Amino acid sequence: MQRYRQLQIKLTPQRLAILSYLNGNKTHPSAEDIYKAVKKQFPTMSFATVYNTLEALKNRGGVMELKIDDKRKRYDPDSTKHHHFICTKCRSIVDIFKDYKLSLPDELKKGFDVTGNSIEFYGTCRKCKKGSEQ
Amino acid sequence: MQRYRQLQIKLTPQRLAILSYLNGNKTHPSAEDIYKAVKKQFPTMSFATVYNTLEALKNRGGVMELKIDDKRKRYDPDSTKHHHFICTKCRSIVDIFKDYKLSLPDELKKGFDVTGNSIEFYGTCRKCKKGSEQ
DNA sequence: GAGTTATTTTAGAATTATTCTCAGTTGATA
DNA sequence: TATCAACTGAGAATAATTCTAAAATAACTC
Ligand SMILES: [Mn+2]
Ligand SMILES: [Mn+2]
Ligand SMILES: [Zn+2]
Ligand SMILES: [Zn+2]
Repeated sequence: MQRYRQLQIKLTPQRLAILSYLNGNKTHPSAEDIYKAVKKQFPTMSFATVYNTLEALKNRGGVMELKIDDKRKRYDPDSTKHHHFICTKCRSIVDIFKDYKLSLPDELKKGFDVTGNSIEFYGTCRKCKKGSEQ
Repeated sequence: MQRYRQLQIKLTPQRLAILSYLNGNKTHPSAEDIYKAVKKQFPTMSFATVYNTLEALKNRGGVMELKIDDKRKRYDPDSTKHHHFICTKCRSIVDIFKDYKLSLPDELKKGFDVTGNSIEFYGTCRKCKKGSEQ
């Protein structure tokens, strides 16, 4: 809990609740998911607080913003390098920990300064596969 | 021009203008980019027509929807398999044609049905690199 | 512990991208 | 040339996110 102190943000009860919800969370929740979960403990919690906190965390590397879902942003408290599998049916997002060491040949990167990459694998998750079977 | 006929959509002047704007376009435009460009020829063009046409094209593989930009959807008339480089400063998106043959080990994909993948390379484009130099 | 203050919270309004509505129009087919 | 399902377009509706500003408070100082 006290490792949140290193984030250099004012530790309010609302923020601690958000951090606690995010800690170890592998569901890649949306802002609304977070809002709903934390509102149970803090009925006065507002969306602005969720977004403000996510913004503060983002700036400090405490959370990553995923652009994977076309409807809403998703947040990932694990900011170590990894990739994702996305189920196109239920929108669930699953971590893929594997370093692919992708290199971009000079003739393709024409002067770009490449600082990173991320891979998205698409398909159907096990649950949705089962569900669609006859 | 007549190859648009194979798309099986009613060919209206508005749609032809959109198709002509998209044809060979490598800028990965947003709906607004398309709207603004086509409105020059069709002052009565509406956003609904742009979105309707993009939806029809999407369903027929005539255009791909990119979730790369966190502000708005981007559209790619090239639906052949390729990846992208995204400049985090100016948001420009550049095609990367290279087949990386990414395989997902069984122990990682746990029953998923993986149908495809896409890679995003991040960094600074040549123009933005120059611009930020002293 | 009390005082100070910059930061944060919150309800609600504002913004923005996208989707919807529906009345009028039109491309495609026969 | 007549028919009609599909399309257009102005504007309204929706939904995610951001903004506003007044009240509250964490953290720092004494
Ligand atoms: Mn993840
Ligand atoms: Mn492309
Ligand atoms: Zn699924
Ligand atoms: Zn750039």
